[in-house]
Amino acid sequence: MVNKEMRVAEVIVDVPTHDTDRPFDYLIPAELQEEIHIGSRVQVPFGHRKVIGYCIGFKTTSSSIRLKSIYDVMDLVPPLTPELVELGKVMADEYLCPTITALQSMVPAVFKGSYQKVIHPSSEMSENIFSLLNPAEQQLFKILAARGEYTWEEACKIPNMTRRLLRKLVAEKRIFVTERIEDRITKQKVTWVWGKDIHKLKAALSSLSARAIRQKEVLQYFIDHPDEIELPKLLARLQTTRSTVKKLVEQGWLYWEEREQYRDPYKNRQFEQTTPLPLTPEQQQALAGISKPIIEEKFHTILLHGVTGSGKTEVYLQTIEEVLRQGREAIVLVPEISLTPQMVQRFKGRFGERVAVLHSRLSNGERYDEWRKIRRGEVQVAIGARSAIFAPFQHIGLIIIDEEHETSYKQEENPKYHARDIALWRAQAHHATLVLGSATPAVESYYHARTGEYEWIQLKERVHGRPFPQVQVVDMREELRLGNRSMFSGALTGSLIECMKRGEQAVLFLNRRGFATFVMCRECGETITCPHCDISLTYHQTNQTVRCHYCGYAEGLPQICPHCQSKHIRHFGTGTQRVEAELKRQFPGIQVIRMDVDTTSRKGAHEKLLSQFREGKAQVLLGTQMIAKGLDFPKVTLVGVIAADTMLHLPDFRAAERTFQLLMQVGGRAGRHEQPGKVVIQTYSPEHYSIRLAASYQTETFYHQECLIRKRHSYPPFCRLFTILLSYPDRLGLMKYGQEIVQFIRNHAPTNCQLLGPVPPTIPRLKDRYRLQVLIKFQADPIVTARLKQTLHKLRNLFDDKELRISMSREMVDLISDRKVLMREQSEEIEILSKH
DNA sequence: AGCACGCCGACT
DNA sequence: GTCGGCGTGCTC
Repeated sequence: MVNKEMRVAEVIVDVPTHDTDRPFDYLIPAELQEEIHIGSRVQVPFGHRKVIGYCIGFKTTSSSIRLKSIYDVMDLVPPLTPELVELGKVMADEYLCPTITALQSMVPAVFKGSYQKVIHPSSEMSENIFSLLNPAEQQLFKILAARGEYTWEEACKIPNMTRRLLRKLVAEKRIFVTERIEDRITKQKVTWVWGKDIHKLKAALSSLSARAIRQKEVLQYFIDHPDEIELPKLLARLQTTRSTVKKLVEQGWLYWEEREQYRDPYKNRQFEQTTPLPLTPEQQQALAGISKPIIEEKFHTILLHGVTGSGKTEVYLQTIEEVLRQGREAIVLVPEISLTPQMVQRFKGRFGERVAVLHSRLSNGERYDEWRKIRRGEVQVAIGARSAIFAPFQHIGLIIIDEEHETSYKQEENPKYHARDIALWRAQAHHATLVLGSATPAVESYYHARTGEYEWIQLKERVHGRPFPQVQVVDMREELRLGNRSMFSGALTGSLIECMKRGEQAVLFLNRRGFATFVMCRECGETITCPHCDISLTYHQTNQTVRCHYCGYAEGLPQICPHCQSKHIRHFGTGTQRVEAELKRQFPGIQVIRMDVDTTSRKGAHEKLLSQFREGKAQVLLGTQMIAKGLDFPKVTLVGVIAADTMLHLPDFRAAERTFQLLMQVGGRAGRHEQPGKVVIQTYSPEHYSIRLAASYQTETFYHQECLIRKRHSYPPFCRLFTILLSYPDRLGLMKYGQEIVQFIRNHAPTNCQLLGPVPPTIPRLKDRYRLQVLIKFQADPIVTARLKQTLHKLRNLFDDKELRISMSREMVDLISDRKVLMREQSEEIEILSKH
């Protein structure tokens, strides 16, 4: 089809499967010509349906014979920028997901409209058609005509009748795309107050009686601050009430009016203006180092490797100022867990209205508001968790990923992207600077820094020159030998008592993973497992139940063993609840705040518990991962790690890295202020290098060691990984498929790929489906990668069994030129390995 | 993924 | 004949 005047849009439709994952061509009606852009969200006819799609390009010809027209353009401003559309294509390719899935992950949920179908009487109905209906059909049609319509849900209950009405053309189906409008109503009413005439205000001040203290305060405020202000803010700042202001307005001294404005999750909160802090020489150097590529507007990646307490945040803030001076924008990624009010406070305090905050606690509507501020260019800084990396800025100068090693930067659902990779791509597209900040970088990032792929800037000193806490590693096997069967070693008990005596606080850290309390029969040794997943059920003391942490299955705590009927059944393991009970037993009168899934599931409970601890309402804070991160408590002088090696033995090649990072982070919690701190690490494998080196702060040595091991066993960054996860309702069938898949990959994939598996994953059965996993290690070579992806694509259509689910993901992708990495490895110029 | 079409067996 | 179940293939 060729037509000179014709304008055709390429549309990715909202049908997330692989066989519809390509652009479909549509004609653009004349009246939409001006409205449609790349990135526009449109409604299009698709098959016998109407669906939402995204316009990703234009052409003047199409190879399709029959072109349909776009129904409508849904938004005035396209939700996606051309850059993000491009990124969507790359993501689909990299992460093996449908393009629409990639695109939808970039925009707030409000854009993911839903579809509503209704059955209507046909618009052109004539009597003779009606006479063709049989009595039952006539009866139904009369009901339909009387009601005007019936919904699709109702239609599904009588599918054949409906089908007959549709086929005999007496009824028709209409599809509505329902926008989530309720979330998008962004305006709310807020009262603004002002009183600009200072002379008048002064006159008012003297005319008031001496007793009207509150009113005078308000007037004085406006004399000092002539700008208008929202009423809630004013009330918060002056600690007064609405009635005080109302009196002044009624007397004609002040004015107020209701205005519509964005919802603001931080309304009624005032942020204390903060000014740049003086930097240490080291910080200054870091600032200069990061500013250089920003000023030159060159793509550049920097690993900011700074010990805990070295003041990375202040460096971030001042580099952002540089970017803003240039008229460009900055994205700051922070792990969800550290997106605390203090953190937000710091950014809002420095950049005020120029910041948008995106975190998971926002409602859909609030999230949309923040997003829209970014899209419209009303803010220049976006701070948020993982998905904030898609902030639709158009002149990005800087992307910062704080705590870059954090696992929360990897999305577990499709598209299984890593924010670090997206950041690299976007920084490249914008000629921006990417800063990866961490005290304990990912091994991959460290490697790239040491080999010169990233610039490496170190901050080795703590800001106030405070010493690192002294670390004591306790061998728990030795404790056992000495007859100490409690979960607290002598050293930890002693330190705890001392700490209490001095009136200071302690943090006790327990790694939840692999440490949940399970229920076991002491007679036959069987554990209680989930009937749907091959996982031990976890004992919950609060309501005397056992629960599956994966599928949510729950039952009452059994009194007799289901296997041997023995009564000798009890719970084992060391959950936080047990530690708490044990603490209270050993230290009578001790006040403990426990933080785990049970105590923090309620909204805001997390923050509440932490502030209680900060206020000194308890001597001990006991918790899991969540307390290890970025929290700063002045009075904490002791940190105890109950069992450092619980994650060490997980079947994960990053287990050692995780353990090391965790211990370093935990150590950073102690003694950040005046009092010197102490860390006690209890472990059953004190000789392990990750524990040993963390305890002695030998960061360098650890990374060298870890790189050596990764190199020897061929793990990232020395190869790339694909994981394939199969799931199927029956075990034997799954094993058969597993074998066939491995065989298929062996036959088709490039020869230098290494296949591991199929092996049962950590969770061998989940929600009544058995699981198998295949790991593919492959070379960082674009040809190999492309060939492998092709093979995996074919794999999708290999089996004709709906029950077989295949999910694939890439472990550690980095979009740095694969070829460069390959060449470097071949020439064996690995400085870091030759050194050790 | 939906949705329609079409083939085939069961029933008025 | 008509009804309803299910497999197959397409969507610009």
